[in-house]
Amino acid sequence: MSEMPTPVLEPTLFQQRLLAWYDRAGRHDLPWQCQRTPYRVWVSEIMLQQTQVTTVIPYFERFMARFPTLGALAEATQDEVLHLWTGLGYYARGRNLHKAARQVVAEHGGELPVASLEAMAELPGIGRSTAGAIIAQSTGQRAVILDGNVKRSLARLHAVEGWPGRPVVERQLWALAEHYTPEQRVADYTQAVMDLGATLCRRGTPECSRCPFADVCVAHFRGEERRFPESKPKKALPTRTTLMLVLRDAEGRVLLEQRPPSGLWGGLWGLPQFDDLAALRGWLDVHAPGAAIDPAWPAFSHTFSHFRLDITPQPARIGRLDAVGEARCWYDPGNPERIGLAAPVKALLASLAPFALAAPAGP
DNA sequence: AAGGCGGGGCT
DNA sequence: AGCCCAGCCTT
Repeated sequence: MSEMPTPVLEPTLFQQRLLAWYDRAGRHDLPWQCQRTPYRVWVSEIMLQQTQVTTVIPYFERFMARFPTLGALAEATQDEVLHLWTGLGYYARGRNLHKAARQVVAEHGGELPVASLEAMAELPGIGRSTAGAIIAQSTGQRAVILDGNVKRSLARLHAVEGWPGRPVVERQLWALAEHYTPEQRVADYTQAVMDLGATLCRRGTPECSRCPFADVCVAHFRGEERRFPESKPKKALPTRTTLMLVLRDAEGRVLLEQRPPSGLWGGLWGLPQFDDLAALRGWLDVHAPGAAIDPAWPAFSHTFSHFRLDITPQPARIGRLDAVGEARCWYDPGNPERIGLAAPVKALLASLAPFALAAPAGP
């Protein structure tokens, strides 16, 4: 428990405040809140994964009308189940629900094993949080939940740093959720803690003025509600490498090529690009025989939305070269033409003194 | 147009 | 263990 952040309130105080708010302002008439059977709560919890309450309600009603009991669901075909799922998305949820219903009939006598968190979490589509939610809401046994709403509220309340997808962060949040969960009124508590995140402690625009925890919330105290929970780190962009040939003639002009009309830098002018030095040499042998290759300049990188390009400028010299062929031109860095240049090429060319043959400072 | 979301499957 | 995915919705 040493990995738990310092709680902002004693559990009993936390529960009192939350339940008082819930009694006053929470949601009490959701379809799965009447006849809170394990089956109905289960179906609602699966539908509520990744999906908001207002979207779920009509699907839940139709589903219950067609499959009023777990047995009815188990006897249905997968096609019937998926038909009722159409439009809800994440269809694996529907397939797992159906599979789990048959598993419950086969292995648990047709009753959800709500006495055991572990047995519940072994059913397909039910993980730790969903198992806790079903147990707490349908039996009133103490069980802990940690869905996205609860994660957000707890992360703000305690200013928990780090993306909740990281195991260390998730462990802290589970420890807090565990700490605050009561023994009494567990079903209401569970609904309340989810309602708080869904209706008040929203992702974009939290309504702190109505929050029963505004006076103890660390993120609110710092004015940093929006910073918590931290978002998933952007994955490192894949890196590609390329050689760019900086072929200069005796007057210091640089050979450019026009790129294909579509794709990256489509239609722009750029330096001839090669995957490796051998390819560059082969190209010079054909198009600029007699060119002298100089030591490469320091690489620099250019970042696109979807990858990073490491560019190594490869200088070379040739005395004179008249016929450069189609879609090529000699470009005078000291007297630039008005043509479209890819950004890193433009920077590279701008760094070239008209007759400098040594490495430039770089773009 | 981008990012969030709970669990499962794959590496 | 960590990464990636699913599909719709909100921002």
